[in-house]
Amino acid sequence: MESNPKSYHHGDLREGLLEAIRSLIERDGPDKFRIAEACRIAGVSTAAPYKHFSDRDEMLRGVALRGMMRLRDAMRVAVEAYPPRDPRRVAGLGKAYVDFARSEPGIFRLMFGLAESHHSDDALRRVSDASEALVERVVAEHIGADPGSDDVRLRAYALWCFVHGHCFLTLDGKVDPHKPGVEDRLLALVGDRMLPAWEGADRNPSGAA
Amino acid sequence: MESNPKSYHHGDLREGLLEAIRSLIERDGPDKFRIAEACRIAGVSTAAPYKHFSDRDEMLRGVALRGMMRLRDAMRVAVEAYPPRDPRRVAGLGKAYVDFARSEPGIFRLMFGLAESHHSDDALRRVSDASEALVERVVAEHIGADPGSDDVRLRAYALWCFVHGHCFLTLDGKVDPHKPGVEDRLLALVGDRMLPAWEGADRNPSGAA
DNA sequence: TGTACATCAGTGAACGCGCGTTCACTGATGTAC
DNA sequence: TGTACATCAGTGAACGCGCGTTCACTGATGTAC
Repeated sequence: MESNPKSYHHGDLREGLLEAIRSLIERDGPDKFRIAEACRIAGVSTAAPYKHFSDRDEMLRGVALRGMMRLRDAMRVAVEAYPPRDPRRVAGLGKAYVDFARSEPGIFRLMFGLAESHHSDDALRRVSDASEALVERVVAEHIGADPGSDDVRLRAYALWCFVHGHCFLTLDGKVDPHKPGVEDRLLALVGDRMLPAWEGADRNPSGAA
Repeated sequence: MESNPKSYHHGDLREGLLEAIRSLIERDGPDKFRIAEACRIAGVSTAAPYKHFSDRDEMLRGVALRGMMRLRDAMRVAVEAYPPRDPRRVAGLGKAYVDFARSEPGIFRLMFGLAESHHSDDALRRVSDASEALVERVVAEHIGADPGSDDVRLRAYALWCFVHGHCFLTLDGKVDPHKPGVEDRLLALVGDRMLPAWEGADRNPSGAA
C-alpha cells in the first residue's frame, strides 16, 4: 500500500481524489465539478472512485470535512500566536477565518452552502462545533468570564456572525478591494466595541423578547 | 394580452414562470430545480420558456432579481415603521433582513450564492446597491452624521456583516431554535454597542493598516 | 523458497437517463385597408 | 363590417449529450502452508 506513482495500485487514491475534487470545486464550484475530471487528475479510470466512495455526495462531504479541519486548524494556530487576554488574539482569530474564506472561497461556500446534508453528517458537525467552542473559549478568556455563560456565548456568536457575514460579503465583491485598510479598521472597531464590559450593555440579560 | 387562464396564450407567462421557478428553488434549491417542472406548474410546454428567456441562467437571474426587490421593499417598509432616530428603526431594519432570509431561505441563498453571474448583471447590482444605501442612510440619521462619511459607511457595513452572517448561520442551523429570545438580545446587544458614539472608538480613523 | 489462493483496488466500456434546448409548425390577436 | 396578413406566443416531439454509475474482468499484494 505504498505510494508508488507507477504501480497498478494508486497508494492512497481516496486522499488523491479528495484533493483533486477540492481543486476542481475551487475552480468550478461544487455543482459544476465533474468526477471524470477528478479521475483524470488522479490518474485513474472513472470507475475507481466507487471503490472508496458510495456516490458523488459522499465525495463532496469528504472535501467539506477536510475544509472544516483546515479552518479549525488555522484558527487554532492563530489563537496560539498570542497569549491569553492579548487583544490581538481575538482579532487574529477573526483574521484567520477571513483569510481562509478568501484563500479557499469555493470550499468555504461548500462548507456553509449545503446545510441539509451537513446536519446528517456527524464528523462534519463535530469539527464545526470544535471551531465554535474555540471562539467561545477565547472570548471567555478575554473578558474573564465563564465559557459557558450566556454573556460569553452571546458575544462569541455575535462576533462569529460579524466575521462570517464579512466573509460572504467579501466573496460577493461587496467590499472595495482597493481599500486595503478597511478590514483592519473593521475588525478593530467591532472588537473594541463588542468585547469590553459596558455599564449600559446586556439589558434584559435573562432573555425572552 | 389579458390573463385568461383558458386561452391559448398564457397572458403573462414570464411572471408565471418566475413564480413557479421561485417556488421550486425554495423547495429543491437553485441547482436542483427542473425547467420542465416549472412549465408543468405554469401549464405550458417545455419549449415555451425560451420565448421569454434565452436560457436557464437568465431565468435564475430573473428570480434572484425579484428576490432582491422583495428584500429591498421589506427593508423600506421596516424603516418607515418608525420615525428617524428611533432606536427601533435600525433594529427593525435588521429584523426585516433576517425575516426575509428565514421566510425565503432558498432565494436568499440564490441571491448571495452565485457571485460571478451577479457582477455582470446591472439590474441585480442596482437593487442590491439601493438596499445598501438604505442601511447607510438609516445609520447616518441615527448617529447624526453625514451618510457618505467613512464612519457611517464603516458602521453600516459592520452592522450589515453581522446581520448577514446571522442569516447564514441561522439557515445552517447554528442557532438554537428553542431559544426564541436570543435573536432579540443579539440585535439589542449589537445595536447598543455599535451605534453610539464612543470616546475610545474609531482609532486610526484615517484608515490604512 | 516456492506455490496456491483469497482479496480487492484498479480497468475499459457501455449503459441509461435526466433534462436543457431546438425545430418545424399552429393558433390567437391586432391592424391595415 | 369583413378579409388578408403579419406577428409571435404557444405546441409536441425529439435531439443530444454530459455524466454519474455499473458490470464483468484483471493485475498486484499479502499470506498460509
